[in-house]
Amino acid sequence: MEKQINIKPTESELEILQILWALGKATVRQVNDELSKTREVGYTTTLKLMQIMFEKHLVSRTDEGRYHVYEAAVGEEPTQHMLLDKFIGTTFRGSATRMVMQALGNQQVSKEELEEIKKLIDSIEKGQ
Amino acid sequence: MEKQINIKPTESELEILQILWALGKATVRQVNDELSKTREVGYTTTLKLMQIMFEKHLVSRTDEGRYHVYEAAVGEEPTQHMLLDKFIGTTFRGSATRMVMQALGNQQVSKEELEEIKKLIDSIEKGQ
DNA sequence: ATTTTATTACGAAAATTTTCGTAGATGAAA
DNA sequence: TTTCATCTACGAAAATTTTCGTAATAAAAT
Repeated sequence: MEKQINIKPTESELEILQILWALGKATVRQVNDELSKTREVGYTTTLKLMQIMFEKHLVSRTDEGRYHVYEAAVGEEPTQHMLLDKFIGTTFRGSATRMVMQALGNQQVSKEELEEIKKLIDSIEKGQ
Repeated sequence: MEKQINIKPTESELEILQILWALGKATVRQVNDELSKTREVGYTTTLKLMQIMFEKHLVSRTDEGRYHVYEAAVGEEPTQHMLLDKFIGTTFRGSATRMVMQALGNQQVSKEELEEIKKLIDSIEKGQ
């Protein structure tokens, strides 16, 4: 049974989710430190975002002493899945194939990864 | 030499670009009719969006009699490419492979399409 | 005990995106 | 010619997202 993967996170929220998925649990301070590596962002900005995400149930939190310790409340895979579906719909008119072909053509993908993908295709073909 | 594919269109703008890519040239009225098939949207809303897109050079337009006839000023492929790069970056932490594997696993992709992708992989492997 | 530091809550400002009302112009219909 | 319908331009309202200032609180340091 999966959590509510209906709510589409905003771009900033997704950034924070990424960090939480990587760290597991984290305080606002930790998340803000991570964010600060890429761009300048005020502590209270991050705090506010995470409070909003808490209200939206995108993250959960527990009181630990006097801090809040946050954790992603939505899974990485289901979220990626949802975003991928939406993205394929809006950008590639629903054609996963077209997108995959562009991705393989455009991006740097190693020989090993290409082999991995071929294996996946084979197993899908066997399965269906 | 490619057009300015730096500007990221908003969601609504992308919707309109899709329509223009499909129709080639179109008046605001035509675009609005297309949009109205999916969701309710006022004529002036569409008009305003397209005017903004004109200022951003996302679309071009020509006076034809007393109308404006619009056309996409950015190509479909380069735009998709740019959006795909950004998307892979934000949602899949830069790993095209992870995204492709999810897409193939999650989406409905026919046997023919899978074969097509395998062929593409083969040709990439030969090429590099 | 007092000061300093770090945290949260709250609210509102700023920025961006989306929507729409109104006015003016032009051609078509009556 | 007058009316009607359609289109554009403009500006501003509404909605959403992002940013941050201020105050309150509590622990830690002096």
